[in-house]
Amino acid sequence: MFLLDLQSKVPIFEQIQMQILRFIDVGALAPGDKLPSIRSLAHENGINPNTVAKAFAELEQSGYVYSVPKKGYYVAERQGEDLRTERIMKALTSLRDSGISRGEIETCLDEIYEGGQKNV
Amino acid sequence: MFLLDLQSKVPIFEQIQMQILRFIDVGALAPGDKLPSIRSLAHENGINPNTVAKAFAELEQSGYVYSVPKKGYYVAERQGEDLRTERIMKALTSLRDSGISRGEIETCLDEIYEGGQKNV
DNA sequence: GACTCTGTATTGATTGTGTAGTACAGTTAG
DNA sequence: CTAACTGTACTACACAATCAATACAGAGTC
Repeated sequence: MFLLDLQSKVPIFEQIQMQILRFIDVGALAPGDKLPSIRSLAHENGINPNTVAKAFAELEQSGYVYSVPKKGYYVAERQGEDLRTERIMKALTSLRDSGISRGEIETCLDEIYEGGQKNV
Repeated sequence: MFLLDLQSKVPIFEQIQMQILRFIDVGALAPGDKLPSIRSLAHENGINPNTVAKAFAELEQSGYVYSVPKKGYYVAERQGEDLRTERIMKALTSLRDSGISRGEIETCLDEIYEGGQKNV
């Protein structure tokens, strides 16, 4: 189910987070669904439960999932606009503070939301 | 000339980079201008030359400045569209890959480029 | 109640990053 | 040539981040 690169420079817990978020995005995980258990996910991928727990804990703090102690983690009901917006705002504010104009961003938007190149 | 917070969580070398970039932005440093020397900048701020060197080296790799060995660092002639664009593309591609639509980004753009709040 | 599942907390090893200390080497002005 | 500048390279240390090992405690099922 999960595809982790343990050799990657990207932290394992971050890879887990991204995959969970993607599953939620495509609907593979719907609000209310139970996430795979920390232990099973850790065992399947040969990593430590603690690492998975950290990934889940951060997702919870970000509001994407919630935890029922001793039972499991579940996809939050509303992980919608508020949180996504916060992420976008953070990225765009950083660009603006670097002295980048709105026009420049718009130009790049055109390019990105038309073709579909990806980055590593 | 420089204003560094040695207690900040933000790395010193990064603070230097940001200030250099801002000076370039507002025209206080024009293309061809010589940057303050590594040693003088280090001494004035009570930090190590190595830290300044790291800041300059990264700015050089990013193309904002260039180095003339044993002479000094100079503001690059073209630190314009190409590099800024690259930065923007990276940020926006990341957002898109998280499943965020163009519309959502546009909405945030409206908000950001009107008022002027900053983040820490 | 016993067994097996679940999340949680504590601790420690390892690695990477940021910074300093210091020495080296070329450039330039006198 | 000499002296005072310049950038550069090498080493070392403090600190935080990442992850693993392990133990603990409640929930569910039989």
